[in-house]
Parts: sequence; structure tokens; C-alpha cells
Amino acid sequence: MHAIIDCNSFYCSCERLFRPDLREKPVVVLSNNDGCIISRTDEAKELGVGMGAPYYQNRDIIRQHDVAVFSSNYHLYGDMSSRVIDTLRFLVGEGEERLEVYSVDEAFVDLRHVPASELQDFSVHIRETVEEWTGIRVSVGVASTKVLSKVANRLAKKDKQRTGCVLVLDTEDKVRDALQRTEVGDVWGIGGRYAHRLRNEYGINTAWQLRHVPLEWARKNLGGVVGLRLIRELNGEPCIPMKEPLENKKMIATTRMFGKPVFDLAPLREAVATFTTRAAEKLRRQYSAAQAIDVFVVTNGTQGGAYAYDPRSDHRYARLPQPTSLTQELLSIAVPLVEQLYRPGMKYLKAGVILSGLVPDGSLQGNLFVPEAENRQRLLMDAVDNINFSMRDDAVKFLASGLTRNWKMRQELRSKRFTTRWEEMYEVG
DNA sequence: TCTGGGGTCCTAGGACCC
DNA sequence: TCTGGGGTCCTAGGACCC
Repeated sequence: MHAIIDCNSFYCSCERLFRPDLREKPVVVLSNNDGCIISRTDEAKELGVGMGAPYYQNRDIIRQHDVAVFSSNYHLYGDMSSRVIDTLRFLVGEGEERLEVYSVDEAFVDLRHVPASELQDFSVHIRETVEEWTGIRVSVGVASTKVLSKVANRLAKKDKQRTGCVLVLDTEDKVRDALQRTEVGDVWGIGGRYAHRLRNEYGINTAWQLRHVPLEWARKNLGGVVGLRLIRELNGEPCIPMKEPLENKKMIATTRMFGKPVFDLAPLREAVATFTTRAAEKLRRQYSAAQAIDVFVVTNGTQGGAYAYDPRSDHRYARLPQPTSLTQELLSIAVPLVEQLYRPGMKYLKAGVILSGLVPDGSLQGNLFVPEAENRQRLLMDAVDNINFSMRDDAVKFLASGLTRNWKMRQELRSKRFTTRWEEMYEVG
């Protein structure tokens, strides 16, 4: 059996930890740039605040009902996430790979070592311990496959009163009931496009109906072997294995919406240089080097009047002469790319840098076959990373990144980094 | 009068996830 | 005036090779 453990309204729960006065109140957390609502408590949901909905469209409800609003505080969420994961790791035992961290607020657990008769109790134990040790409330879904455990988890969370946030699908009857109560678009792996087609072209509305489509049909219409696996998993046949931990990323991106639109080349270039620098740091953190770089910009289309939101994107791609993790080398490629992309008169909303073709960094421990100067460059990078890490972000930076940064994103409602910065620690008194 | 087959590597694009 | 950011996997199709 597999379990998926998923934190309830994770970002909002993190904020509530330091604001006990908000325990029963509606809370929402906004995306970067204070753009969209990316986490909401049940109370906010009941008021009709949509998930992923633009903040400005919900301002009236939020004001009327005194909803607490926070900008996202990734220092806090990242730290709370590690605490939850550490707790889970303790609970399921060390050794074999029983834990797969799936996202910042979710983990799969392999429960094959737990006797069937103890699954319910063990799941409740997990839920209670995580809450006791971290203050974060989680939901637990258990079933024979990952896809079914996601179904279980969703229902556990949906009906907290009845399930106590734990649902174990250990009989065929329970599985059928769960699938019949799950809409096809709520199945893990069925996104908006597939859901629309399934409903409108094939009359498939529930997970239960989806379970019974022919495998060959799934292969043809649901993305090849991906669709095949999905249907098999719905039928209780495990096809999606637990993933190895500590895999390196295969692509690294740094992209941002601008706090206000950018029209000139200079700030656009600064932004791309800053994103390249940040991406290069992430690259070095996992000891990789990149072989290719893609720079993209998003403009607002000129059609449709001044207020239309009509984003268009354009990008330039370049391969590097050899894999590198050096900021200077990446900048020397990225900056010309954005200069090629720039068109005077356009309104730029966003830009980004994507590093790909990642390989282990060959320049790491002094490479005999490269010129001495290159090894020293790597040492310089390490020194810069250390200074920026231990002092503050961007204590040392490349001039190309600019000094003014008036394109920086808005984050007006961010809480303190209570658990990761001494000067922002929570005070009792 | 006639024109193979099989393989690899790469990239773009489409779907999905949280 | 205002709509996030960072990932994964798979497939099709072209280039190239023997």
C-alpha cells in the first residue's frame, strides 16, 4: 500500500503558526508579485475565494470579510516543510526508500511493511505526530497505488469531520465509492485539457468511468504510456514506482514577473542578468554545469486595447561551447540573447532564464586539463556563493545585474522569516 | 529499370504536477 | 492598475549515421 501525506492549506497553515489569532479566521497567501491566490484556508474557500484566482478580483470579498492576506514567504515555508519531512522520515523508519518527497507540502510513503490491520491506526498516528511536532495539520490517503492514494487523500481532506483527515481505501467497495465520488478532472494526471475532452467528447465524468476505458484507447488519447499507467493505477495495479531521493534537477529556471512593466533595454538586461546569476547559484548548489541556456521575455500584446491582458512570449536559445557553472560565462551568453530579443516600444511584463542540458560539473576539484585560470574562476564563484549565503543575498554581485532594480517584484504583505533569520525571530513578551 | 532499413540523438511542443 | 514560479515526462519529427 501507498500513502500520500499532504499538508492542509500549507502556506496558510505556516502563517497561522505565528498568528494564533487567525486560527479560525479566513487566510490567503499570494503568489509572487502579489498576483494570485495560491493558498487558502477552508474559511476563505467557503467565502468563495477561488484557488489560483487573481488577487485584485477577490479584493472586495477579502475586505468585506476581513480575510488575512499574506505575500508568500518562502523562507518560512521551506523551513516548515523540512520539519514536516523530517518528522515523516522518523515515523516511517530509516533504511529503504520508503519516503518520496513529492513537493514542498506532500510526500509519498511506501507502507508495504505495515500489516493491513494496522494501516488505519498508523495513518492516524502519522497525522497526529506531525501536528504535535510541527503544528502543521496533514491529511493522509492510503490505497494500493499512488493514483488511488491521491484520490483517498483528496476525499479525506474534503470531508474532514467524517474522516478526521485520514482515509484508507482497503476494500473494493471503498475504492468504488471513492472513485464514484471523484470527478474526472480531480484525478491526479488529468488536467484541464484532458478533463474537458473526456467530458465533452466521450461523456466520461467520474473517476469510476475513467477506470473502465480500454487501455489502448487510453494510450491513444491520454498521452501514450502516461495514460496507460494512469488507467492501470486506477484499477489498482501499481505502475508508478517510488522515485529515488536526491536526484539532481534536469533543468533550472529563474523567471519573474516585473513589479511594474519595463519598456527599456537597460532594466530588461539587468533583470536577465540577475536571473542568470540566481540560476547559476542553483546550478552550483547541485554541482552541475549547463550546456544550454534559453532566455525568454513576455510582452503584453498590442492588440485589444490598453487594459487587455494578452501576454505573448518570445525566446532565444543558445548552446554553450562547453558545459559551465560560472556566472560570468553564462552572463556572456545570456546578455546578448536578451539584446537580440528586445524590441523598442514593447511593454515587457516578465522575463526568465532556463538552464538545461545539465551535467556534473567537471571544473569541481581542480581540473588538470583546463587552464589554471579556469580553476581559479570556480574558486571565485565558491567565494561569492559563501559570502552571499552567510551575509545577505547579493552582498557581492555582478555589475550587469544593476543597482537600482526598480523592476523588482512587489511583496507588500510578507510576514517575518521567523525561523530562518535571527533578526526576525518571533518574540514572546 | 531501378531507389533499404534500422538506429541514435536532438529539439520543440504538449501535456501534466504543486 | 492589477493574472506566479518551477519543475517533470513523453512524443513526433528531423538530421545524421552505417
